[in-house]
Amino acid sequence: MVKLVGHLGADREQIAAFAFEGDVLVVPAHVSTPHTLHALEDSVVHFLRSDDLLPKGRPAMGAGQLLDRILADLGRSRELSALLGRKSARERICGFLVEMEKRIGRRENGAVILDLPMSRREIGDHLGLTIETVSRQLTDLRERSAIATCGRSRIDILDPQGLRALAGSVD
Amino acid sequence: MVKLVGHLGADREQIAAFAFEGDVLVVPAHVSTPHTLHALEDSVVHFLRSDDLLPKGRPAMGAGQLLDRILADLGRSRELSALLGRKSARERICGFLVEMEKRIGRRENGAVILDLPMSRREIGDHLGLTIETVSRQLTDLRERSAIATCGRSRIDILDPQGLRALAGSVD
DNA sequence: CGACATATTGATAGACCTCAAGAGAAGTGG
DNA sequence: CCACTTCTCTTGAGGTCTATCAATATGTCG
Repeated sequence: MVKLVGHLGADREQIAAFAFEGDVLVVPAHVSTPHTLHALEDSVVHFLRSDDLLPKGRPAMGAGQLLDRILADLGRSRELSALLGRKSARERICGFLVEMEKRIGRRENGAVILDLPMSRREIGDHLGLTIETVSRQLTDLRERSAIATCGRSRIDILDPQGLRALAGSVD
Repeated sequence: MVKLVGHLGADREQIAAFAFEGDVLVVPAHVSTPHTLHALEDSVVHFLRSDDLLPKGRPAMGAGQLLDRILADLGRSRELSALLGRKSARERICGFLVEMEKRIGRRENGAVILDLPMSRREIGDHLGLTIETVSRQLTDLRERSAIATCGRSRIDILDPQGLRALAGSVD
């Protein structure tokens, strides 16, 4: 039996999964939470690189790329588990904003503009928080001038670096 | 943009993931938290059945089975996210015990015996709880006669059905 | 402009964490 | 086999963060 551990720094750990005989465990790479594998008892583990899982000469958007994206999905899921298991409301909101910045942010003279297609409720349901807590955290960040808000769906990230620091990740 | 929602009953929802253009999203099946997909804005979504991802005539333990197990890993990760995002300490511990029962439980005249290879700290790090909370919850369950403990690693599940109810899942 | 949904703000309560002490289990060496 | 040490687990008291409940404000759309 082995455990897959995500490291959040400062002795904070999130065990993403336990694996038993016969299980396949995907160790995420290229995520902001470093992961390591530890045996809890004598174990035999076979390692495969995801690169080696499928044929080399890849057709454009073939099975290989599909597998890559499935593994990316799994990586985000691990990241979410670490966030939900070990982070404060402040860190969750900042982590969420940082991820949204990476995925749908538009640069515009210094700031990064986010047009969020989801409501506060949906943000809360994603981060394991209530809408009130989401709202209060955004207010705090606004008062710290880390972000600015405009209407319901637009958030301008004024201090991306500060946000990353508040997100409490390692990277 | 679409959202993948896990339903925990009683209006509790965990949004497992948001997906943007080009993303692949795995919708878990055969997990205890039912998941549904919702569009947040006009979207075009292509659906693939995991069965159709790889060649039919499967060699024993070939690529097809490997993919199945990767998807199983992802399913457990989604389940963990729902647990971490929306469940109380009591529900987390019971959910954990139910999963361990399924994976390493031995039946023995009525009860189910668990020899847990992990420490309280590791259970806590998995469930997003402190060791103290884990310990207190186990004490409560012992006092309710849902479980019995013997030494550090052995837990006997006396009331599997009651445990499932306390786990707060839908299935 | 008016009506409704969504978001913000405030007051309170509760679940879980933190800190601290003690009990129990497991290993070591005589 | 029994001290002795060490680590893990349990139990208790108090504090903190977030949820809950309630009211108000703001945004959106007809």
